[in-house]
Amino acid sequence: MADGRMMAPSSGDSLLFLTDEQLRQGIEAMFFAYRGFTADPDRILADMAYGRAHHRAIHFINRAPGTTVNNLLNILGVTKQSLNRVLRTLIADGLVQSKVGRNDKRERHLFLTDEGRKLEQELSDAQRARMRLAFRTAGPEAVAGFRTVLEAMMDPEMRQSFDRLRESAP
Amino acid sequence: MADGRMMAPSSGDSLLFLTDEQLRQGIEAMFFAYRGFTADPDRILADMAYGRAHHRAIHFINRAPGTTVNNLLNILGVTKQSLNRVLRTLIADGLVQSKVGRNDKRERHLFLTDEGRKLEQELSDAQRARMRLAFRTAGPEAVAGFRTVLEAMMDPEMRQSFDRLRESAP
DNA sequence: AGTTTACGTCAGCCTTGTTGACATTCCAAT
DNA sequence: ATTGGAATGTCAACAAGGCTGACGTAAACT
Repeated sequence: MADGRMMAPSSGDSLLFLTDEQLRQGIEAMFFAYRGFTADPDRILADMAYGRAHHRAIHFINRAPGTTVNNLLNILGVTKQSLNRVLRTLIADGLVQSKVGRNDKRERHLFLTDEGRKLEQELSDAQRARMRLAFRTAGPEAVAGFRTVLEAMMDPEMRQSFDRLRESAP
Repeated sequence: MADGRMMAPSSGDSLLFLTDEQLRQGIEAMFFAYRGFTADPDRILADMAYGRAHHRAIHFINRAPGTTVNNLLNILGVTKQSLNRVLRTLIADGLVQSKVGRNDKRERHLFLTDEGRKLEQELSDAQRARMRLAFRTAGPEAVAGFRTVLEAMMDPEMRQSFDRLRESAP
């Protein structure tokens, strides 16, 4: 543990990016960047009775329309009670529609209503605007590196979810 | 807004990384990666009576020993009441020491105790291990891009805090 | 027929964020 | 020297959004 400092600085030097100090800067970059990442949608949601949890649900229902509750549970990594509280309000407010499964009637398939899609657009427009600016500023090679590191940072199961979503809309 | 889809696909093509779909994948990558990023410290903290807020405080006190409460407030972006609750428990448990300022006795300067440094080590070792693996897997160029995009994603004030911390320990 | 799966719900708890009000201490400027 | 304002601490109340545990229903599987 903490072997970065113990490494002889002369060993490789192309491994400079693996020193404890570089790693710590990466950690802090993640912290500060994530704040920016969520700031814009948070501002929009603050006015309504919704929070980040609603945003996440709306995002992934939009991304994979007709997804089941269980599937959403796995993607979001929360308990069904926690998700249910969010879904209940979204359904009650007419942003999400829940349809009983045709083959398996135990399942509920989730869809955004027109109103739900409207809010999703508003939220993701804001979030994409920041991402677009960051991407444009950094350039395509940086973006590729960004993606590579983030994928390597995920838990394997998360990586699977990520890949599955990517396949569904290439 | 949402101009990515409207762009003629043939316009540039080196701008392929700015399509709405690419931006959305970036957004989802941030979401899933941040989960991984916090997973290991969270697991350690779950056993104790501490949470992510304690981890953040400990991290930045370790990073900038002697920092004032106000300074920490700006870095963490929470209210003083929220931070105070966390600091109170950390001080009571003997992980953090608060010293009255010499020049300005209104200020409290914060330091980790030996025990606090021990916990900080344990937490950051876990977090660095994941970051190191991700960095090593992705390679130095990817890491550079990762850093570039994250910095471009920060709010300007966060960017300042980030840079200031970087200068303090180059 | 019995078991498992998918989902919903009630109740209660914890962390971590918020606002508002108020006290204290002390620097700095008038 | 007094006063205004800044930095800090604290009390109270509240909300979002996690969690566990228990229970119920309906459908599907074996």
